[in-house]
Amino acid sequence: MKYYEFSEILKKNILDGKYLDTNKLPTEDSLIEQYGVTRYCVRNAINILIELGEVYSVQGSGMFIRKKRGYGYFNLSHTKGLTKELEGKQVDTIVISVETKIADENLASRMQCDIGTEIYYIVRIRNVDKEPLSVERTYYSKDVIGYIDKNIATDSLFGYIKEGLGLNLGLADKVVYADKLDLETANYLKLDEGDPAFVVEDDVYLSNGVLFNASKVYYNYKKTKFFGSKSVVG
Amino acid sequence: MKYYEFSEILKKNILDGKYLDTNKLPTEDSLIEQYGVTRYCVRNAINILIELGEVYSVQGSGMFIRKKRGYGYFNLSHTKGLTKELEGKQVDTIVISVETKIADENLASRMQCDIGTEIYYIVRIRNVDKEPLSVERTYYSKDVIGYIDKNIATDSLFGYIKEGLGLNLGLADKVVYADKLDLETANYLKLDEGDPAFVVEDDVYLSNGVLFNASKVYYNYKKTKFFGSKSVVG
DNA sequence: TAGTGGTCTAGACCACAAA
DNA sequence: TTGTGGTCTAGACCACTAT
Repeated sequence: MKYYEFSEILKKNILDGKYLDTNKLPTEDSLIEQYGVTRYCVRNAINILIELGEVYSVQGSGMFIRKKRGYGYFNLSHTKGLTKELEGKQVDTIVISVETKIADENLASRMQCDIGTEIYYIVRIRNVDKEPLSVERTYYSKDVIGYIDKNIATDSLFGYIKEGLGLNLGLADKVVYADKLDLETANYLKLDEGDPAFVVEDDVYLSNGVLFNASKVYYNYKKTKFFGSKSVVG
Repeated sequence: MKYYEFSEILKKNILDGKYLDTNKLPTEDSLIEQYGVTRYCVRNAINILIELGEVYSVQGSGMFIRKKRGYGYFNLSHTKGLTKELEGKQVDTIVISVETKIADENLASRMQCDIGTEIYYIVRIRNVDKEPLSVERTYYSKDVIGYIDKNIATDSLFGYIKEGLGLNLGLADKVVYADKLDLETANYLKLDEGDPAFVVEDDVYLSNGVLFNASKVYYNYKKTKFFGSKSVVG
């Protein structure tokens, strides 16, 4: 069994409350025995869970399950959009516009492409339970993605890249900061101009190093907190 | 050689420009040979560098060195304060106040301790090149830390916990979001009330599960961006 | 002292990128 | 096809927690 697969099993067990009595995972040895996997598999699977913030481990003591955060907290490590974090909520994507732009000097620099390259520019709003959560402005390289229309833009294009085009995603570069909302974005979010925004910039590269997606997402600061956790070393 | 130690060597090599010709690390096999380490050591060391955002790897192709970010970008994964990110800058810590509080219901809940427990409350400003970068409000469990005065509070207390008290740090829980500045914090940062703030909340636990440090840091939104990166899986 | 997670060894084979 | 990183095996010993 691949370790990613095993991490999914453990994740499901946790969600199903299988370990509620102790709030701990079984020991590594007993996982090895129960599931007939090797220690390599166990430890890699658990590293995934640690990165996801599901568990933490203490040498000599065990692997502890962390309490789940409520709605409004998003995992900073997730690169595949919010949909997974919002299970049980009604999530709607409203495509405001899909345009084709010709890269000028600025945009070419931003998208790390030649001047004159065609670039898609898409503006979307994410509603959760009918209320706006975020505004996304995304550039896609037309060379990579081919054709986009308003219907395609409603879904995430990541799956399409992989299955449809057979391309592999590589690195996702993330920058986050706070900024003041401009009037247009504020209106989309039903906030006021000058209010704070939590901004997430994402640059996604293919495994061959080509940047194919650069996005800037403005979140409603009243509705979103992001979390992560780390073992403290040293 | 321990893999952490090896990661420090590689980090130094990168900083010294040793791989500038190719912008890649040597292959795993050649690192094994050059340094007389095992593949286990190499791969673990490189995982550290990947988490730090120093390199990324592409299966079949190699391990690539990422371009360094300039000043004003902070690594979200770092749990040990800003000092390391600000080498070359003049960093001053100004301790505004050190108080002892008796935990009421709210504070006891925040610090996960009993009502009536003594808690230190410290307010500090971090200046970089004489200009305020952040305001930190930190609670320390007096049960854990013992005695703090204004001089001690100027330094980071993490080293003291480890070396002085022989305690091991465990988990650091981080929550980030945007918020509006209150008047007092705005004044410290030389910004206006209601301006955005990038807020980082950190809860640091000992390895025995005791929360000993809960902090809330308000960053000047004009001066700080935070970064992280991930390989995109699946 | 017993039990648990962390580090390490010395291999083998698989999957992908680039020529 | 070659070279590269990713996955995997089957162990051994170390370091820490808790009793």
